[in-house]
Amino acid sequence: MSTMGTPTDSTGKSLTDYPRPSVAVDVAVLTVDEVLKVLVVERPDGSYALPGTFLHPGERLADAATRALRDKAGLTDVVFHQLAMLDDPERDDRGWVLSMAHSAAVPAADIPADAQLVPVTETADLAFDHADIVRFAVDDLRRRCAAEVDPGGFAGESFTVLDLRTLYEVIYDRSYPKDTFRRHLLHGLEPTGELRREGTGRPAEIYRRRAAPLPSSTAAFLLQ
Amino acid sequence: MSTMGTPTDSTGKSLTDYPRPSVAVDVAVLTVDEVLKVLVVERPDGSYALPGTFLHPGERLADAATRALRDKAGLTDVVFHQLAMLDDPERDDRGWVLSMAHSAAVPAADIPADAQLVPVTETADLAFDHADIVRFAVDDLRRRCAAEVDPGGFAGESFTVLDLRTLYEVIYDRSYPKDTFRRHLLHGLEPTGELRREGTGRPAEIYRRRAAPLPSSTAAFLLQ
DNA sequence: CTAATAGTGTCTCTGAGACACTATTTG
DNA sequence: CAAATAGTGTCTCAGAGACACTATTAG
Repeated sequence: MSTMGTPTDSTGKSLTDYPRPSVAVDVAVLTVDEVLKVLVVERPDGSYALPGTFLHPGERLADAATRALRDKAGLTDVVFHQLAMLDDPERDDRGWVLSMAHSAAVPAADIPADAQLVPVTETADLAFDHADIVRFAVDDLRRRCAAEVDPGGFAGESFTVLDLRTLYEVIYDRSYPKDTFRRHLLHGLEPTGELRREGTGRPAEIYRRRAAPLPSSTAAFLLQ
Repeated sequence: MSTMGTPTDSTGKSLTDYPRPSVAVDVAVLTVDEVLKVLVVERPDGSYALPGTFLHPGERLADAATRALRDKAGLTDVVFHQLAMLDDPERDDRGWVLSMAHSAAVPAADIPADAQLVPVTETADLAFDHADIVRFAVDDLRRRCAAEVDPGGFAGESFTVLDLRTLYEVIYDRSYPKDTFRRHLLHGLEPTGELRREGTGRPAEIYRRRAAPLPSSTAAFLLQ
């Protein structure tokens, strides 16, 4: 790096002398719809990829990601995070393109009806290295769900413990004993005082998420 | 994104029509030398920054980081990881420069004698947003040290439990009870069978790290 | 009543944490 | 012997996990 305010790096070479990579952003939008799925968009050649775009001049990565989600997938107000920078020089046939991978978790209800969702287990033929991004995103989601109750809001504003357990069993692809699950996850919930009566059986209490992070013992329980 | 093999994006605009950012890498090299410190290099204007460099054409980020560590800090064979992409368009006076922040942990003994180390608590006047990178790196180090015994090898090949406890007390900036610390960390250690006699008192057993990851209960203990 | 689902009392067993003890050295 | 440091036996208490029980509904 060099003296601030001068257009040279520490070797005296002008910054503009370096050929520069294109920089892209890609977002793995995860949702739960029976199984864990990821949103994909069709490309001109008929293949599928995660929604993404090139970074515009002076634009921030987060703004580019927001733009990609809006323009390619019709999604707004999505919270996302950086995952990793993908930098294989051969990853894009069109040239030297780095991509900042992001992940987001969006309730199925908030995803436009015409969007295409594929199970995260069936991403082998996504374009570029996007199957890798999906793997990163699933790992990231599991870590987040172990630290906080349903950070993506998959279960909506309020829900029963059974709703939540069913959700977590999908996300972690395993089952949990109902009593231990309840006692663990209650630490991150607060009762609304309402009940859900549905079919036969005792009505279920309805909870909402508490801001508090889950204790690390809960993370240990969820992650096995 | 666009059809593979064609030089246009989905709007039909050529890739080369977009002005592109410069991409840099910066590495926060952490070490423990009485306190937790980070390696800095002096810049031509006399200010200090983390070692970094611009990405060369077709180069991978990891290779650029390796090059920066070798050329700017005289370090080789360092293991590092991506932390985050810093993308404030105003972060570098010289123009539009994105930087991939990395972290590494290196034993003090492996750092060249002429390198400059500053405590991680005194990074406020580093150039650019490098103080932010140091914060990310310290958080990252603490997470890694809770998942595995001394992943940076700060304590060397072999060490006593007291060595390790002293090290962890520096990294986490707190103290730990000796018996509980011992019982927890022993899960990630294997005895060498050797003893260290030093001054008065019973000789200490010497251990080395085991490959096994620490149980999550140990992470909970270390992180409070 | 039965069937069905929600939620909890409670037992057991593990293990964290704390204290104080034993073990092994030097002088 | 005393002083110093390393390591452990053990007690207590909290809590995870499992089982079976109670609670509350529909029919």
